[in-house]
Amino acid sequence: MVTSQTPSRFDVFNQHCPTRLVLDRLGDKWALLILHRLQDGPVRFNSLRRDIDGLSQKVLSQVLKRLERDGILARQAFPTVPVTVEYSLTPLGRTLKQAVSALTHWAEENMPQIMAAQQEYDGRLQESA
Amino acid sequence: MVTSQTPSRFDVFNQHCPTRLVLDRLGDKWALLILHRLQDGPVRFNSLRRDIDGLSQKVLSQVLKRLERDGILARQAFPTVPVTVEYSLTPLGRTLKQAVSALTHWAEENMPQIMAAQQEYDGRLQESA
DNA sequence: CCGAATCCTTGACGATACTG
DNA sequence: CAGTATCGTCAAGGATTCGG
Repeated sequence: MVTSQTPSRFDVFNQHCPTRLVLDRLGDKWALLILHRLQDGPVRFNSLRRDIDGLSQKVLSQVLKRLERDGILARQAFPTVPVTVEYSLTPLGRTLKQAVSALTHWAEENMPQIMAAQQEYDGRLQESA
Repeated sequence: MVTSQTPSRFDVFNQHCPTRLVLDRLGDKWALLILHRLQDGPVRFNSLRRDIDGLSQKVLSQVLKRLERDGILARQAFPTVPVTVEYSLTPLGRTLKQAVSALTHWAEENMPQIMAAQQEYDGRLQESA
């Protein structure tokens, strides 16, 4: 098995666009949820799995491995009887979390405006029907 | 044709998590590229299509329509002989663009660290093989 | 020129089963 | 407990065609 990493969904833009860098790491369904869940300290594998509803072990381990490879989070295994593994944010991961917070803020503040815009947009569709 | 909008890729979290709100709008391949392309003024449909390599008309019109519905960008059609359509950022869209810039900044500053982390990670894989 | 409609491929994700 | 391996599903997106 060759350990070639996910070529991600991009071909051309990956290297050129820094925004892509972020999106390719956080754009999936779960990465942000995981980051959010880790911000208050280390969390174990199955704890994450339980807390995030609908997330399968397969995908969880995939995302964790990718984020660990990127240096965004750290994995520590304890040689207890059944193995214990904790995941935590690295300093790099914490700065990322902060940057994401800016967007979260935007979303919270502008959610109403977006809803309103949608209402109006759908309304205009009605009258032209 | 029912005008039900994309239920997006989420079931549970959509309403609860504001981060989702952003990601569901910008998480696809192209939205960010389009936003970036529009920041300096109105751009025409085919101009966007040409400038963003690999983007099909179908997907372009989909994304444009969605962003227009969200009030992030505006569409203006001129009744010229072959129709002319311009897309531009709304005020709301501009604030979003600013918020995104925070992430872009993070990416630019930390790209080297990520690359380094990947190198080290892959290196550790080698020696354990 | 600006799209909408259709078909098809691909890859992300879920479910399940199995290992250390 | 913490994963890996395999399979099937499903929707995003590319290619193409047609309409206003």
